[in-house]
Amino acid sequence: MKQRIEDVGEFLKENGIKPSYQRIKIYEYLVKYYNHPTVDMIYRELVPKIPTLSKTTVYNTLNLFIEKKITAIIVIDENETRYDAGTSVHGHFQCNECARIDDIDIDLSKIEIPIPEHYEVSEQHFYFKGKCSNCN
Amino acid sequence: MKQRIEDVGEFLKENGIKPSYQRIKIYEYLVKYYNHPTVDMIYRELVPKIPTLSKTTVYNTLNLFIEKKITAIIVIDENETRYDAGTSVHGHFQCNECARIDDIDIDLSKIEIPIPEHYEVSEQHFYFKGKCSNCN
DNA sequence: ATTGTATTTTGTAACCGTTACAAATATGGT
DNA sequence: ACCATATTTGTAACGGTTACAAAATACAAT
Ligand SMILES: [Mn+2]
Ligand SMILES: [Mn+2]
Ligand SMILES: [Zn+2]
Ligand SMILES: [Zn+2]
Repeated sequence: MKQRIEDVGEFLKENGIKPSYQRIKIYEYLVKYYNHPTVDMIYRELVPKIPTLSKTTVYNTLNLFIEKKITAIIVIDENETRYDAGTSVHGHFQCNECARIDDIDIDLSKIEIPIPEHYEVSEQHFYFKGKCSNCN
Repeated sequence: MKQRIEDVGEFLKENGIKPSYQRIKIYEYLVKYYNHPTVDMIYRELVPKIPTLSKTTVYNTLNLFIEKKITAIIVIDENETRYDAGTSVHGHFQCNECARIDDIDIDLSKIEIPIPEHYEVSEQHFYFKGKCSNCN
């Protein structure tokens, strides 16, 4: 799930994204915390350093990242979308108390789910809800 | 996942829900189609038979069903919540083309996902995306 | 049947996350 | 410096959901 990114600007270029200042800062946020943030979490963290930052830019940028497949959407919460720089298949656990989302390691070879014929699978998602270790 | 319900009114009563006309019709929709509908799908189907039906009632009723645990929320689509009268643990497959959601049988004994200590799991969700057999 | 009370339903407005859009700003080549 | 292009920004709109109060309904007691 987590992957080390040495030079974010270079990494964006390799994935066909012009590394503007905002894009770099947003991607840096994702790989610094790996906390599956909401748009608002990213915005609130960055706006002190980039006072002109617009929430629209955060949305636009994340959608671009998703299009270029360097970011994944996490749909667990009904109300707000979360984003993940980890794009490999892995699981998530959301705490009902503190709402944090943690990664769960998934060994796909240990999972046997027969998808019926003629279904073409492009994404697999596994998630759990409950109480996290901090809230227990 | 699917379960036979003989008498919907009786079933609601058993689960502590007063079986009003609207509630019965909404639950009947869920068990008739088992199609993981949106609120709007339910509303559009029922409003010809119940001309005074309000979308708020559909929301209220589904939230009541969820509270009483006879209906589950399915969060796959980013934009709209879907509802499922099947409350046992099972998987889902959403087609990227036609947006339909099908059930996927899950044999929990064939799935090995070690959740870290001190995590208390209350819900497990498995879903897939891709192209369904109809769209292939 | 009538009254009174609690429950359910309804319609409207508000809420909030997200997107559309056009203007402003920045970038890069000539 | 100038122009063309890409990016960012602010505002308004959009759509699903919820809050809320009024209207309708159900139900028990008289
Ligand atoms: Mn993750
Ligand atoms: Mn289902
Ligand atoms: Zn927690
Ligand atoms: Zn399909």
